Amino acid sequence: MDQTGEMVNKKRISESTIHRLSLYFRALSQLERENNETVSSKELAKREKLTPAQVRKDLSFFGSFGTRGLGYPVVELKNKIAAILGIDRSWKVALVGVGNIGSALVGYKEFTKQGFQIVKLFDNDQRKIGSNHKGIEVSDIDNIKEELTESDIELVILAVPAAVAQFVIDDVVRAGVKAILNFAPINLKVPDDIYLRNENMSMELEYLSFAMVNNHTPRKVR
Amino acid sequence: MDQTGEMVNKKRISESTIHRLSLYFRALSQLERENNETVSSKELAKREKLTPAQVRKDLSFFGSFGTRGLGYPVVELKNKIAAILGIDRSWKVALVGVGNIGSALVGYKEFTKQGFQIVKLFDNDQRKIGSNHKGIEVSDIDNIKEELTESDIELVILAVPAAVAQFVIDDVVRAGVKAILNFAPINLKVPDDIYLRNENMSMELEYLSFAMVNNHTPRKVR
DNA sequence: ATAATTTTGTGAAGCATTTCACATATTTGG
DNA sequence: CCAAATATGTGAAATGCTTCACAAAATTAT
Repeated sequence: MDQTGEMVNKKRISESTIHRLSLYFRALSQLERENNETVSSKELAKREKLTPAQVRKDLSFFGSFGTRGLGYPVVELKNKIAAILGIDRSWKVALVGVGNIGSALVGYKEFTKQGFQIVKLFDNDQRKIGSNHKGIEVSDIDNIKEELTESDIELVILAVPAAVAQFVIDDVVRAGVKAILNFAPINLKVPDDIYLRNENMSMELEYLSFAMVNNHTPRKVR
Repeated sequence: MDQTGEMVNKKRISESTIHRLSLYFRALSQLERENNETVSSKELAKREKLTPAQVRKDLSFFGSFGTRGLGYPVVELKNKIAAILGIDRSWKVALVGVGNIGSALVGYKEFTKQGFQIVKLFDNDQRKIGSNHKGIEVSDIDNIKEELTESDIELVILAVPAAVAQFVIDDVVRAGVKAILNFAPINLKVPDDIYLRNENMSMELEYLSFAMVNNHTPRKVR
């Protein structure tokens, strides 16, 4: 921020940096459980298979959080990163598609831990509608636009078959939701102001397959 | 290859390129279903939100598959990419941890479609051991080293709690498995010759959260 | 048959990201 | 209190990745 309070010179933060913040957050949570007061960029890097320079550079985009000669204060840095990532609050999430993948995600503890609370479920299967998953009743997907519009849900996870994903996402967008995580293996079209991310679980398996078949040397983990 | 028959000058193919090959494969499968004989880099790019130059450059690392003025032959290119990715064959996969995420993965059709066949399940829960999931009996995780060693399984998916993931992966590595896909949110230590990839589903949610809180402009999907 | 059009394949240029290296600040040890 | 050690923060260099731009090749239209 400059004197006017405006965020000036907001350097374009790379996607990789953001993903690494998630890793730092995870490592810091562990360091906190181990009762460490401080941590050096060296140790933090080691815990996530990165380089110390990378850690320092990443953090430097957001401020200077460390003390020379000492390192970073674990809890404080963890909280700072949480604030940067926006996980210092809770997010209400709707999950669409209570099938194979969907039902797994309803009970996925990591989401809850990071503040993502699944509070609404949708499906189109009459046998599922009205049923209860982990304490949440499944709503009819036909009402999704209305129900999402009326709710304070800001984030939607899509776990429906690829064949219907575009129709569903259109409704979700019409309901005013701005952030969507898609598990269907298809490239969905959304307006420019929607944040859409894809989770493609086969991709990493394919990477492993490629690596094995080609004796691919760089094995840096993601 | 040079005169000695050694693969020389094997350009380091980037991780991003490999991931995009997965996207091309997906798009080409769709184009095949739509009965397209050929496809241009422009169209292929459009279908996966990339640039035509990117598509051509990626493919050029592996050969020249197209015809100037015409484009790429859909089926042929699809097969070539499958061969590059090593998914022109089937892979026998073991899944460890038949819990929340694990059970979802057993029935995940995308894996099967790409040739990844889950043929063995392991868990440490007595109630699960011996039970049947999608036609596969759950084995006792205590025997994992022996059972994997005796099998022809080359790929393991880890879907166990973070707290035990390191112990389990140690056994998997001792059994001679060289490629592992880990779903536990923890950085696992493995020898240098093991291919380990991590699937961290919270990461993309955190990216969405970051984007929303910071009005992050670049919304290129992954 | 020829011209106009399309589209690939690829060096080179342009950008972006990572790593280096070091001045600076702080702590620790004697 | 001073010297040695530690560790950050950051420009600059190095590396890596993407886009540009165009010659070459093939197709399509006339």
